[in-house]
Amino acid sequence: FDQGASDDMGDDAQASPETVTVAATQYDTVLDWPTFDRWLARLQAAELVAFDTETDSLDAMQARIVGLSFSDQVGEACYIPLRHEVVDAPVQLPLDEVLARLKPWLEDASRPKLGQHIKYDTHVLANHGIAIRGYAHDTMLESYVLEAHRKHNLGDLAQRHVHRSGLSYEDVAGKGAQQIPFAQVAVDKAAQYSCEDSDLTLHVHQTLWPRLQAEPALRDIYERFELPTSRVLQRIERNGVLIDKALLQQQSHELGQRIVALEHEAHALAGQPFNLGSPKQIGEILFNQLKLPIVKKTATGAPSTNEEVLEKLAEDYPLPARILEYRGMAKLKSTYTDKLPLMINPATGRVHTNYAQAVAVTGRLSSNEPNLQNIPVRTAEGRRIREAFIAPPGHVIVSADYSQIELRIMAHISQDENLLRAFDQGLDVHRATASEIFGVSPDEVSSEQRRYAKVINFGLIYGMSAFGLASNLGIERSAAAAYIDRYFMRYPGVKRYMDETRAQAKAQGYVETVFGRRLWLPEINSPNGPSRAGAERAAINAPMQGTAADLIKLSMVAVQDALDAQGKATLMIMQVHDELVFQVPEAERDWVKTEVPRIMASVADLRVPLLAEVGEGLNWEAAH
DNA sequence: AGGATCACGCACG
DNA sequence: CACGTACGTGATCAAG
Repeated sequence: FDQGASDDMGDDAQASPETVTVAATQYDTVLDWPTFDRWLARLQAAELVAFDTETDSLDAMQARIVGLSFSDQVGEACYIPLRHEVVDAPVQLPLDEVLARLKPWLEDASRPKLGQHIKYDTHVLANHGIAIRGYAHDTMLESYVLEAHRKHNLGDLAQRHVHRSGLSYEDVAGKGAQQIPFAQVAVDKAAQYSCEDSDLTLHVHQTLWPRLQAEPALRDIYERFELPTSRVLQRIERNGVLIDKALLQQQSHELGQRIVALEHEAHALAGQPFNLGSPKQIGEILFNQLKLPIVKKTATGAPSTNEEVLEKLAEDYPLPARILEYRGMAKLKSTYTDKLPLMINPATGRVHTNYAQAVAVTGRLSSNEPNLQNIPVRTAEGRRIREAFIAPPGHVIVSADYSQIELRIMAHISQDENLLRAFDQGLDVHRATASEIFGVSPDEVSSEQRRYAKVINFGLIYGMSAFGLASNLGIERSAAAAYIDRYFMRYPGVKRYMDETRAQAKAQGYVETVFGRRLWLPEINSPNGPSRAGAERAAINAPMQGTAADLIKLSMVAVQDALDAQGKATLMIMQVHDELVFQVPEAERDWVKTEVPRIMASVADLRVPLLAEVGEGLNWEAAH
């Protein structure tokens, strides 16, 4: 979306009469103890302090402090350089002693602190043995709750909300291959950069926090969902997950052999060598050399070689099947079996993902470096990778996941009597849907009819069109439209929900989750037909996906609280949208398997029962 | 030459 | 061209 200056019309800083103008900033570089003592006294007296760490790595688990900055008043800040190693760097205060003297304040929960993306700084301090407490606010999360669809990095927030800009990281450290470690940045430049970050964080907070306070539902999402989730995520990330490196390496070896064999077969079938990893070269071979029919084209007009196309061609020709098999093997090897062993942290022997809390516009988390939310599960071949997510000796892996969470939420929101009844009675919901659509008793539903109903139920969650359903089921659009009509006749509450949600989105530009999280749809009134239609589908989906995200955030916080209250040694180690995964000492297995699903089912009282299912095993695959 | 970005494909819920 | 993500490889762009 537009990041330009013209994009910030009507935001609070322009509209507000009490916009602060920062004429001049007063930034200190702390190089001696008297100056340090003066600032420490200020921090101890301040009602709220913005705080930022400068480090030598973006990897939060490995980063070491290079310097610290604090701001207790807009326009004023200090920077404490600690490990700058540039040639003519000044003599700096000793890191260990500075941290030792700051530690009581940092760990004092009654001294409120503020940051931009505090999960990162929490890790950094933990790397130095400091357990920060009293993190009262996070500007990134404030922004995310107010405007999930926009950007949340500090530079953009400062520009948008207080019309200020500071040095960018690239300004001080360079970019690309020329980039230098922060420790090699000149101290005065680093001081300017870091002081600005703390100062701007405080300034942005002073505009965003009043806006949250003025919207009780959003303030609740921020205080009761996002802030506590941030703390739980930091612990999950730090716990990490144990990976069987040797098993993955063995799988890589086997996959490598199968890939080579498939390459030979494919080249023989093509009559020439080509790169099976290149859709362009595959297209050249299939459609120009071998004259296979073009099934469909990509967005840029090139003949598509995607899975659906190759499956179709594989009905009549041998080569597409080899390419499909190659792609499956190559995906597993390059993305998972080769990559995961490289991601093991040498200090902990475990893999520590990063959960992004302010990326997904629906309120979901995302996971990166590595992404642990897309580990294969749908094929037997892929599931072998889950066997490498293991419990250490004396422990088991326990997985607990919400059953049919989004359909349950659809029943709750729509209040459709028929759907509510199905969940109340504990029915197989796809079978119940098939029974309604096809007009047969539940016992008479064929597996084919149930499969259709399942696709329709998924489609409803995605805001389906007759076109989308038709292409998914491989039927005529008119037939798909007839199924949708039948569905809405049997579930009129769902129909009403869809219509009302679309209308609400158009009228106010956003929709809401059950808990009041606001999901903005900038394209909902676009003159561009396809993008408007896309926004309408997103509007249907967002309350369900977003409410599910809200529920599991509540669960994560409640389960962690229970573990802490009971003094359990069980570790929460992963979240996969509707699933929580734990590393559990054998002695705690029964407690976890009973209590975790109970907590997950009771975090909210909806018009449908919530159900969480639990499994255990020596690895993640076995725990399902 | 090679870093940055796009295109495509595909893993998950 | 169903909603939401992350990321791998190959192809292309275009600065100096």
